[in-house]
Amino acid sequence: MALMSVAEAMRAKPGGRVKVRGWVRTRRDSKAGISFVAINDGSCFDNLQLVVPKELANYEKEVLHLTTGCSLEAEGELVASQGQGQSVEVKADRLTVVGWVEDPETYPASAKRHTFEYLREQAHLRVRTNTFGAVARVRNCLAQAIHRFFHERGFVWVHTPIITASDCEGAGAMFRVSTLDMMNLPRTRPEPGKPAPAPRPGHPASDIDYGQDFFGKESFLTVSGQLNVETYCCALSKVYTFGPTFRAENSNTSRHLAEFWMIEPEIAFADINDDATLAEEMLRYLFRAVLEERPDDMKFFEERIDKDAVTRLRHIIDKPFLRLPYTEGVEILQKAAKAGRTFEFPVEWGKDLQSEHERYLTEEHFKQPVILMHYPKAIKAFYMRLDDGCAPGRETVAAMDVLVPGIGEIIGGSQREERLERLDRRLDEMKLDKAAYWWYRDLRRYGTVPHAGFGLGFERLIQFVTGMQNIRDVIPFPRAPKQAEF
RNA sequence: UCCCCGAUAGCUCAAUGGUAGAGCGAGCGGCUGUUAACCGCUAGGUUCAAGGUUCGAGUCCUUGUCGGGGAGCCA
Repeated sequence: MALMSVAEAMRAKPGGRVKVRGWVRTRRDSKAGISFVAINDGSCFDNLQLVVPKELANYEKEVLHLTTGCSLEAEGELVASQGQGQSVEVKADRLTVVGWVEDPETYPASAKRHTFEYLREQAHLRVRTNTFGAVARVRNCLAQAIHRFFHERGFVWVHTPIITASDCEGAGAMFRVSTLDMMNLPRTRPEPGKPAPAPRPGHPASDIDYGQDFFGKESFLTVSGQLNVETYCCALSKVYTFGPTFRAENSNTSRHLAEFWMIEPEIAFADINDDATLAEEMLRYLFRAVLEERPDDMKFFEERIDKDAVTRLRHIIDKPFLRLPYTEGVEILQKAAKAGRTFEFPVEWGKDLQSEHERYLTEEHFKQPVILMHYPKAIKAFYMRLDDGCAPGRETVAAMDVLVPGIGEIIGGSQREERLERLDRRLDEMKLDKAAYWWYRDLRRYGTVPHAGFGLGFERLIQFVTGMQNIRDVIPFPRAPKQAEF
């Protein structure tokens, strides 16, 4: 007898004997002397219907008391279903209850609709619901497809460190990593005659002796693998990272997490246009993969979560992304404002675009993904390459943001400044300590090469694909301010 | 962190400052190759916490906690 997953049983030809295992979703009894028990084992979206006759020895005592959430194992013949709603079912001649639900009244994933807010507080059980099971499978499908996409193109997956002591990643507040005794912090002795060093921004106490800490210096959880992966890029040519990332920002939005996963490819001998092309091809590859591999889950998202979930992806697969210089984006927005479209914040060249501006461009004006490129250098990071031939006062850098309807920024990337003297000038302008970037600068001293890369927020990608509105519902155990229960 | 809204049965929500209710879920029964089943009955409450106003607070006020929407930071 074949032990089958629910997915395998659904695909199998009726006739043979099977053994299946799973958790009860619903039980319906018929006085014709049978019960219908729908079980799910996570292998696919659909449930498998067990038809259980009253002749089974444990029918009265056990089968009739099965409730949502009970785990069981059953054997029987796989047959074509007599009812509507499923093609095959299992005519059970043995059913063994593996685990009972001790109190069906309070079982948090009971057979009724629950809000996502409530289920978030039951994160250990919410994956037993239709929605979160589907999210989990789509998330896995996308992760596998990302590795496949890069592997097929000769990219090397680089495991950049989670812990970093460099403090020069420059992408927001960081979580400190320390083994120092917080109740008894070692202090540096001020040098005689010299005042204590001034506290640095984001560093409350300046006289803590991090020399005694585990790494001998201040250390943090990474906010980006980019700087590290650039080093591997400048040797292996095509690389990417895919791992967790941490931001200690006090962000309370449906698009931010304190711990999230990010994909950061980096390509050598490449410019910003190559970068944008890579981003576009990658997204298209991923959308195609999820439609092919998870049609069951995507159908659910389309029916119950977001009616555009599938058509949106189809549309993108067929059509090239729009590429637009920041300057032209500003002109479009200003024209719209003049024509009567009201924005809370004014649009002005040189200022970063607000969420409402990005959304207008991608959701209203173009109604499709837009790659905005060449942003003013003043609003972008030090490592982004200064564009050649800029008008005075209108210097831009080779940055790009991929904006998509509903989410906004899903990808941020740039061509990196490969010219040492320009990089140094930028470090000086932004008052950054060149010495701290010594190994990053070395890349520009020894065989420098134009290169570019981007960061794709994995959870934002899942949001876009599934139509799930809150980012906390597309990661198994969300980490956000005041939220780390599980 | 800022602005707005919210917290009442297991869940989703009602309740003019005056006896806390419904739907779903759950339990029991009826009916049925059922499948968002249907019909009947039953149980189920420290109204988020602390303080205040009042003869009387789920309701009004203050503070706090947590949640949601929006903004900022970004992916």
